[in-house]
Amino acid sequence: MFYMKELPNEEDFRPLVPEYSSLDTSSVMLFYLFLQVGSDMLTAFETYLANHGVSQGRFIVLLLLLRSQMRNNGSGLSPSELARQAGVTRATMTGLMKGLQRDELIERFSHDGDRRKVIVRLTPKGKESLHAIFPDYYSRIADLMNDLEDDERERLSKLLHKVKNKMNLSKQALASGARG
Amino acid sequence: MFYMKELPNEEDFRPLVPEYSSLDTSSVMLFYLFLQVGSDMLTAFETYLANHGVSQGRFIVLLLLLRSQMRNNGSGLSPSELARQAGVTRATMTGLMKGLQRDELIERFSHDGDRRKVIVRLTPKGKESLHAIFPDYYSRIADLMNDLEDDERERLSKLLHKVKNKMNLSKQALASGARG
DNA sequence: ATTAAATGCTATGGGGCCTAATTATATGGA
DNA sequence: TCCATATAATTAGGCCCCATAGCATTTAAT
Repeated sequence: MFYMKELPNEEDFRPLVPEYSSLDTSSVMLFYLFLQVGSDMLTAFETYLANHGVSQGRFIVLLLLLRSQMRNNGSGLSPSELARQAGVTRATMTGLMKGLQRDELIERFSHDGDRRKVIVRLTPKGKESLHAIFPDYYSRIADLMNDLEDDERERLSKLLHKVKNKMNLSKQALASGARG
Repeated sequence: MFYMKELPNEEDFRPLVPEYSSLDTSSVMLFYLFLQVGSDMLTAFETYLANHGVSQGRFIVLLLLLRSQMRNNGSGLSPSELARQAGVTRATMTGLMKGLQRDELIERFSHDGDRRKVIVRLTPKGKESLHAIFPDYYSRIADLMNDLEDDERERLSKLLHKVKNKMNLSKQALASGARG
């Protein structure tokens, strides 16, 4: 999580500018602003979800399962597919599911055709949890975006997609480093 | 961390719309897009920093110390102040500092006037670590933002501030929930 | 049949974060 | 002066998320 209560201002960067030719103050400030707002949002919703008894990670799993079951009439997903969609390793997903199963929010069934596989599905209690969260959850999101006019949303979405595309292109370059 | 490889599309929300009056599809999709891009950015830079031997948390501490020392001629900060600025509890900061001190990136001195206090400062090695990271780090950030024209950056910054302000206003409302 | 690949799991460990309790120090009345 | 209270830093213990490595089982490919 990124967090810096008081972001650096232009003055903080000034002494660094002569030293680093690659330093573009406006880029860095925008970058930090973005991360700060994102972190704040994430933290606020994490806290909110925690008050409802689920972590972000668990919530994502529940959402993925709900979507799958809505799309495919209750078919569920395998742990590896869940791991892929959630961007974690299979081992991590096993751990997440362990907790979710302990709390009876999901069930695991063995796959008919492929005996290596497991099928994960929401329990009724799991569905209820989500439906208990949704009204307030959606309302908060709507409220958060309420200040943005339609055209502002459009523009923000376009800009976000632009950054997203750029990231996808240079993802390896970005993440790799000294020892990467 | 928020991550969902494939974001929900309009169709995924359609069956929910009649059920939840508070659900504004465009808000939620924008919200998810924002979180996804933010998470991707954060993850990429986290990986990058890890390759340089520091975690996000540690990096923030080092940045806060550098800024303080540049602003106030090497005066350093107390652990409490660091915790406040980094948005963590003092106990968490103690843990972070323990690791940083073990790696000889920071030093702890006792405060002259108030013997409860400790003053934390970067060691030369700590400064060197940052200066070793910066050129490449700034270059990657500049590259990431390179596709955005000046006016786009301006607009993005304005929109981010708008969301940020909205969040600050309704922070308690946002984070609080069922049991909050 | 043999090898390769996929699946799910366990074990282990680290990072980050928390709460609660402890110790030391400071401060502001009564 | 003494006590209650507040603040500072730390320790202890624990949870969650996440990763890597290794393993057994099963399936697929040659």
